Amino acid sequence: MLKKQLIMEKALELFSEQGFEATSVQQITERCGISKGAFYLSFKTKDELLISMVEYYLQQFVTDVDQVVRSSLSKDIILVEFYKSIFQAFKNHAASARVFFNEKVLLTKKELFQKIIAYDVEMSKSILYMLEQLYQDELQETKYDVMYCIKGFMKSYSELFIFSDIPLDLDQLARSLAEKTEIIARHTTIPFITEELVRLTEKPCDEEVTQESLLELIEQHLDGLEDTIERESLELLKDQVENPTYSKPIVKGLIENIRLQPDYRWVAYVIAKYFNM
Amino acid sequence: MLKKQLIMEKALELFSEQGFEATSVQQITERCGISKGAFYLSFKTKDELLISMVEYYLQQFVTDVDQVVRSSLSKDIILVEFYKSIFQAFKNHAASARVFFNEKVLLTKKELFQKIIAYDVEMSKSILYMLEQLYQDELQETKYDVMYCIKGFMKSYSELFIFSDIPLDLDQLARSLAEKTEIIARHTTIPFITEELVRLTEKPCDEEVTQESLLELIEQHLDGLEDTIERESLELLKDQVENPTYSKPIVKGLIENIRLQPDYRWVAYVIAKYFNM
DNA sequence: TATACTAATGACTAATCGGTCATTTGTCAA
DNA sequence: TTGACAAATGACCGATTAGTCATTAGTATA
Repeated sequence: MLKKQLIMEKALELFSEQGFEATSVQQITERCGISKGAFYLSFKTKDELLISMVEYYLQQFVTDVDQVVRSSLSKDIILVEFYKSIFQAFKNHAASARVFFNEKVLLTKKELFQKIIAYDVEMSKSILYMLEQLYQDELQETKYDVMYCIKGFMKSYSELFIFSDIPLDLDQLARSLAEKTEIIARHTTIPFITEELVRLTEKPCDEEVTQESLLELIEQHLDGLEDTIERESLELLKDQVENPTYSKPIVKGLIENIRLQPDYRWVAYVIAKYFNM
Repeated sequence: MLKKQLIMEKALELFSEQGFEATSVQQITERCGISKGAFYLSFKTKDELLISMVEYYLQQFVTDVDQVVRSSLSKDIILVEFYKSIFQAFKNHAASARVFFNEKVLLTKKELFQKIIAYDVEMSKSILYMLEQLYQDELQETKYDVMYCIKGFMKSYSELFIFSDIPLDLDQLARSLAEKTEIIARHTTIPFITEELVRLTEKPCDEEVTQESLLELIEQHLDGLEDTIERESLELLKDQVENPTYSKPIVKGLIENIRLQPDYRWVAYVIAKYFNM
């Protein structure tokens, strides 16, 4: 488990410097200070490494954003906090951002293409949830356009973090973009993105959270967990999936226990989705 | 000259399907129906091919946009026309857009990084020119933010063209984004992007159009030109660079002659810049 | 037809790739 | 100290790569 982490970190450095295809397994193992054989004990192939990395780093990003959006912050600061968390993430993980938001070699590998689209869909859902909380029914026709604008702001302004390391005032940036979002939401009258269009672009991925896939995911994460409160919570949640017995508040509490463990926020996110929380 | 074109076209197809690193010279030559040796008669290395392609396709895009911006369209339709031309280009050249706007492996090769930044700077200049024409002094503090928003809209909405081939109403899209731009320009009060910040991000590229570099560029393009009005015009312009004799209207007319030839709009663009037109 | 020239070929090389596996090293309990 | 097992190694493999170059094909002139 620790070895995997090390490999992923060093690989991220190299991918961000040279790109995926241009980086050899040899280079990765050299930077890790391990042998080539050791690499293949952790990952079956070079592609499997990439897939693991996409999952690991994009999960972090998506869950970060979702957490802010679902938090019970007051309406007048939630937009600012949303942008602040986004760009904080870009700042802290500039390397992974460089790889996963720009290197679209990833998109030529079909398995990854679907994965990345899926994470983008999750991100869109979080943004839409936020917009619904903020504007309720005021934003009927133009809701999806506002979402596209928000994603555009993110793409455009994130370049400041990805391609240079100029010190920036995150608060000012967040306030500036929150205002822009507010303006767009209040004044837009000509919509372009329709619900149907959104559905069409999301089409390739229709991966539902089934009971089986969830159990499998939980099983995977149980492997790497010590005997702690978190492990117990996850085991209880597994029972709950197979055979619902506990009440909603209890389940929610168990999920929150998991969420405290940084590496387990994704499982928490998926379980919460499964139980509609 | 024709062979180069063929190779670039087929290479673009392959790069857009598989990415640059994953495409071999062998594959390119096979799709062209030529031998490997013939490839190396046109391009010294695989990297040189990539550089030529970046120059060729990004030049087209930048000049397309600049032409609309500099046209004498009335203020109330110029924004719409701007967006229409952008997305028309994305639609027509989805393959090259896929390669050059997404595959940032390009950015790991330093020479290309600077080139791409340079074209992005040209694009920014065109957008700023348009904003100045539209809003004059009304947009002092927030001018650069509006530019970043426009670029964000482009990035976000262009995905519709790049990752799917859903039939879209370009007019509706252009009108929708023109309205959003107008709204942002009129209402934004909290700026974030300052002139200094823009200068910092542009820093790596400070390539001025010198007399020598311009003469070299003209020389290059004269090689591939038949004996026509265009050739004569270009030769006269070459003389004008070395030894200014003609008046402004005449020079402008000569430049326009060149611009009519699709492959020569870039030279026209650079010459116009040199003579401050 | 003979000559001179360029355009085009594809077998070839040296290097590098992802991936394997017989072997060595390290770590336990007995 | 021994033996059993797991962790780690790196020489090695076949495949593929970018790039070369002796050779051939095609064409225009005399």
